[in-house]
Amino acid sequence: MNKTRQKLILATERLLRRDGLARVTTRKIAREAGVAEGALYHHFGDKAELLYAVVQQSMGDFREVLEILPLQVGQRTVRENLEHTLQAAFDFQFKVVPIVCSLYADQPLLARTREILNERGVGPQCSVAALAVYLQAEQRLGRVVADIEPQSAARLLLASGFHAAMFDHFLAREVTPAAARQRIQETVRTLLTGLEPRIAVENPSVPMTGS
Amino acid sequence: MNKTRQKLILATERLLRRDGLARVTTRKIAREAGVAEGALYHHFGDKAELLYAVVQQSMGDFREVLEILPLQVGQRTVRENLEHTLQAAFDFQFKVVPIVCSLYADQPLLARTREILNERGVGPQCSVAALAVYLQAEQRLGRVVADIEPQSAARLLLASGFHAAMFDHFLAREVTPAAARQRIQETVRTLLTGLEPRIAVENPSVPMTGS
Amino acid sequence: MNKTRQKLILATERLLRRDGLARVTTRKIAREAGVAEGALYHHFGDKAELLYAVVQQSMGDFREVLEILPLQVGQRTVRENLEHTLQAAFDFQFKVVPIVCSLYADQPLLARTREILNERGVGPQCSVAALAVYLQAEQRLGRVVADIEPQSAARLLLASGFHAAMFDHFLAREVTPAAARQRIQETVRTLLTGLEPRIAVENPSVPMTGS
Amino acid sequence: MNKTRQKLILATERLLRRDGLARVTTRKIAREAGVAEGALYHHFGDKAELLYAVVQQSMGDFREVLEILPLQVGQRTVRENLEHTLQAAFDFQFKVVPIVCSLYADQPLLARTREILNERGVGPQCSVAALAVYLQAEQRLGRVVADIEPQSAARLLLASGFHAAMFDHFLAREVTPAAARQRIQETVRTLLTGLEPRIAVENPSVPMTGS
DNA sequence: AATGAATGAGCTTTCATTCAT
DNA sequence: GATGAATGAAAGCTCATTCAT
Repeated sequence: MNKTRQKLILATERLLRRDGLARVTTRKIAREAGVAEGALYHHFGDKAELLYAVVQQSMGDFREVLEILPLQVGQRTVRENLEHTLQAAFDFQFKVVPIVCSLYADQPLLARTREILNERGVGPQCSVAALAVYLQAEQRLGRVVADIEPQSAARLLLASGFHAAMFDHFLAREVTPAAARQRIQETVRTLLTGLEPRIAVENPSVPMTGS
Repeated sequence: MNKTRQKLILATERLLRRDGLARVTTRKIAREAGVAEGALYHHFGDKAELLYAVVQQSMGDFREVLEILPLQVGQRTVRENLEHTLQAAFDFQFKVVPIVCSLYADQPLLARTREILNERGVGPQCSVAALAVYLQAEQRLGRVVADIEPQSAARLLLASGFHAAMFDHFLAREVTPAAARQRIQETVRTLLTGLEPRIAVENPSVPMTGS
Repeated sequence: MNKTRQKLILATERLLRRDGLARVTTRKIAREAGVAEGALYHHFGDKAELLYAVVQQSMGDFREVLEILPLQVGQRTVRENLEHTLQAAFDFQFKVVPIVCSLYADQPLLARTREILNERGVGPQCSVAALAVYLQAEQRLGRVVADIEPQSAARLLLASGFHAAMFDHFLAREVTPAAARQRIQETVRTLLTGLEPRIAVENPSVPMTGS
Repeated sequence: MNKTRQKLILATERLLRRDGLARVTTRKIAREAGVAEGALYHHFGDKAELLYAVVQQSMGDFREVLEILPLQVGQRTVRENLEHTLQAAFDFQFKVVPIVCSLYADQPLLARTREILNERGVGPQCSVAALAVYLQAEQRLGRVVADIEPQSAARLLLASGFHAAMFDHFLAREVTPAAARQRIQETVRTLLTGLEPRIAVENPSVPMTGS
């Protein structure tokens, strides 16, 4: 049901990755989707709305992961929870880089986007906040050290994913899921460990990394 | 020297920063540079070549940020060195965000940029690598724990700066130097500390975090 | 009777009046009529046929304004009869200005309208002719000077009404009935008086203006 | 010089008369003018500005006639002056009917036009005012009766011209200059004479009609 | 070298019309 | 008869590029 709409979203995402927003025309989208150009305007008010739908859809899994994050507090290990979250984040970020970055190629469009996101109370700060809330909860359980700023940690983790996605697009290389996974594991491990020479607590009341 | 050529490059850079790639037309460039539209084609084969010239120039100082880094190994504290480096990186990143991101709106242009940067032996991987080399050296001195991946840590730090720069542009807000400085300090502290509950070594052979 | 057909015609007339022909789309018509877009094509061959139907209907009362006129010959005063006629004409003219003028944006549509009006034996020439016939009759009674062209006088009067209606629409101002009335009175008085310096006849056989 | 601009204006006027504004596209104008579509946008900001230029140009003669009207006061005969003025007015009105009427097919466009004209302090009321001022001056000289409203007379005369122009367009007939001239003469004579039975003054101090 | 008018392909968007349900 | 998603031609307008001066 609503096949045409789906075809348009998928075609747009494909072209965005391949050519970049500046080269993606409504004509090309319609052809790639195998529908008439006018159909695009039946399902979306304009090109911008179609792009917004692509973002929404790409967000899909990631949003769910963020929503259930509060339920993971105290469950499994912090490491596993962060890895799982970053995995979903990266999938979203990789899809969304060609759109998000393109906004910066058009200041007025960027401004309009800011307003739209503000109105709906969404935006990049939300995922950071959700992750920070999770870390804070783990701090209370003693599974995360008390003397770090959860906000900073959340920013570091998500920024690293976005940066990696931009880098992969820059190299125009297909990232194998395995490689992405390993990068995420290393990132999480590095942040968990920290750079300062220290000695781990001998008997943390709650097991920390894996069972 | 070639005055018109320089005027065109500078005008383009200014417009790129102010309006974004999508809003920069040859007409606007010519007007901003104070020359005729046709003159552009005396000095550059086409618009793309002019853009390449701008990208080359803008990316030029990528290096400088990191050239001093090797000299800091073992000097002052790791914390201070990282903060200082991130400060310089952020200034640069904030400046280039509108240009770098604009490239992602146009795959062919992005590909061409990759080649330019490769030829000149610069690019995002270089700064990460330089920072990683520094961290590795500090690992040898015992000022950074041995069991983390320097590459990962470097990526985390630089990604955080770029992400912050994008965010500041998105909000179109003036960031006070003080606020930027505090953000960087928190970020560095978080990464130095790490999230895992641990006990710091009692007598690190080399003092770790400032006096 | 055919309900959908009537709903379409009425909706079109309303929209024509409110937005003007250029802004009236089949989609808007369908929505305004509360039917599906496709339904329009069950009742009319195409959009143009629907418009013809509206024009036919709108122009319908053109007649009525002037049918009563022959009965007024020799009654009351010429001034009163003209004022009364112009008042009725203006009400009609004000109503049809948006429709009539819209036709001039589309020659083929205007041509088709000409044919419709010809078939029905109505049209702008009819009202002029009817008024001219009235004036001619008054000439025979000596209530109007013999040496003017009734046709010219009729044209002047009706043109003035249409022009005023266009002007009121242009200013998008509500004309109070009182203001419209005064404008008409002045117009009639001016035409009755004439511009040439003259001396009124001393004893016109028939009283001329008012009691 | 500025040949292209002239070609565009003339082509637009020709097409407007033949097809009506709704059928006149920038593509057709460019083809009719024998230039590229883009050239239109070199010389005019948009389609509306081109139309405005057509109006301005059509106004040409008429404006001059209006401007020298004050100098005609007391010269020749009132009849001749009015005929000459109406002749110029009609030429203008005939050219401008397809544009002016088309505005009524698009309410927002009509509103925007109103604002533009207001800003520039021009508009239909100006020609009426100019003619009224002339008539008032002639009233002072006794060449026009004192007890009529000059405004009303001016409106009658100009409305009659516009109405005639609309009518000629409605019939899509070429009006011979001779026919137009005769119509104007009749109109002027009718208004000069007035409808009320009267006796002309025996020795007007200033000769009234012809030498 | 420099100019800027001219070009024309291509953009986003609209809309009368069709047709399977 | 009625529906409304789909069509695709065509609209106004932009802009990189050319070329006579």
